[in-house]
Amino acid sequence: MLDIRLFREQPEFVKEGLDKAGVDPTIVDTIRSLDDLVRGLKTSAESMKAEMNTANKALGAQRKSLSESEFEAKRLELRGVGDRINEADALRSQKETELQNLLLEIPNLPHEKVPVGKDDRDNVVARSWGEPRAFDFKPKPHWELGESLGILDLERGVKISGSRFYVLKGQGAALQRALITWMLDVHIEEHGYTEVYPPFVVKQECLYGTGNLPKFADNLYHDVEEDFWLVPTAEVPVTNLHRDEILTGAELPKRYVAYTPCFRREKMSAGRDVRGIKRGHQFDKVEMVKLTLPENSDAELDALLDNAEDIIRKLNIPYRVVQVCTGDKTFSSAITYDLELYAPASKGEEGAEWLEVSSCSNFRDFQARRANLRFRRDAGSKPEFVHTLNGSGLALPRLMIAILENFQNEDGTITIPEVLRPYMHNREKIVAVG
RNA sequence: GGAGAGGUGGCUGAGUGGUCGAAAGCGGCUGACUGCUAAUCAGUUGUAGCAGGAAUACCUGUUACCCCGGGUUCGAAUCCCGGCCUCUCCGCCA
Repeated sequence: MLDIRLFREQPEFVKEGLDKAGVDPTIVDTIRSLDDLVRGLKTSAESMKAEMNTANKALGAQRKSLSESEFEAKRLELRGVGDRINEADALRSQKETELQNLLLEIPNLPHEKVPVGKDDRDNVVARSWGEPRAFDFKPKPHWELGESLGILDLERGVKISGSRFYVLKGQGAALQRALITWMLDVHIEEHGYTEVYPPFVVKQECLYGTGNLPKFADNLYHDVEEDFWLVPTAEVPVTNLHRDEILTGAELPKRYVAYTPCFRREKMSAGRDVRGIKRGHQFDKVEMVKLTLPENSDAELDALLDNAEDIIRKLNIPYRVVQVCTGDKTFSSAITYDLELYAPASKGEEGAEWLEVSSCSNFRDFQARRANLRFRRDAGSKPEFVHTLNGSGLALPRLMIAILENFQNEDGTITIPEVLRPYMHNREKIVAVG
């Protein structure tokens, strides 16, 4: 959420930012007039309350010395004042809710470094690493490899749970498990993160905190009877760990890494990426989350991005870093870099594709304000909002696709990346079994 | 899931309708005293919003907040209803 004071003090700046993000900037004027209205109502209601409070205190003090009829007259008079206050308050709170709801639906302003653009076609490839492998045979897509190796069962996934679900079996399941453990180990031991195992269901406040609600309810699974929402990413529970807390400056930065499954309805992506395991309703992910001092968040994003890239380099998969433009950045983020892996056959007959496996973002104080995530620089100083960041490190299914497709052999077996072998009983290859 | 107890300021803990933003103690801060530390004494000490003033972290006024949300009342920390959470006992269970 943006600071309402920004609307009051620098409306042009807000308009400019929203315009770049593809939002109609006239919303700023709407918000300002609503804000003025709310503040006016508040001021007048407060002065009525002040009067009422004084009168009530006086009445309490005099009650013994007043005759019954005098008291009664006074009582009725005050009751009238009370009614008027209630009326004014009702209007105020209605308008205040309206204002709040508007603010909750306004995206974050883009960071000054973000390239201006309309949609993903205006994203900029910042750099790339590794050479796509030259195959001396026609590489197969992961769904063919997976099925023939007996490590991926798309059909039975659909039978059990419906479309966009799949089953991993044998070395396929083992590969995913190895990746999870190995990635966690790297982030913990080499990159300095603290492992967190959070709940996979959260209350709706958490989703408001990260910015998934109220706008993106469409993409979330939730229990209709309870306030239980399945996490769409570990970002949600982990960022909310310190919700409504005031941390000390010395505790920052907090660097967390968590493995969780993620659940998404994918309503807005209906019909897209239906082959294989590229886009499912349930997938696993290792996620890094940081809470930092405001002045350090830019540097922490660079480090976070490098931590995610390090995983890919260790696996030796070609990738590129894409800087997301103002029009394509997500709702809550101020600046985002996507990491995309080269997958030689992921588009089937159409061939290769760059697969997004991580999205590393700095949200600045946008989520912190929603989640009331604060810190105090020194013992006596005022609480300030922290900056929050996160990025996948990495998302499993697409990483698995890249591994299967890049490291496939002509005979249909898969060479296991060396760093993973200790996590897979020192096996070198995934081969078909009976 | 059943029965009971309870949720008050940084902490402990009083407070059952007005004089309560809230006693007391601890802790914190300021000052005094003291070779230093400790002890002692005095004062001070919640957060947020809004309005006005002063202009770097200030003052004044005012409102709100005693788990959350409703209600009763001229007036609610205090009474009523709903919810959440914690603790104890029982049951069940990985």
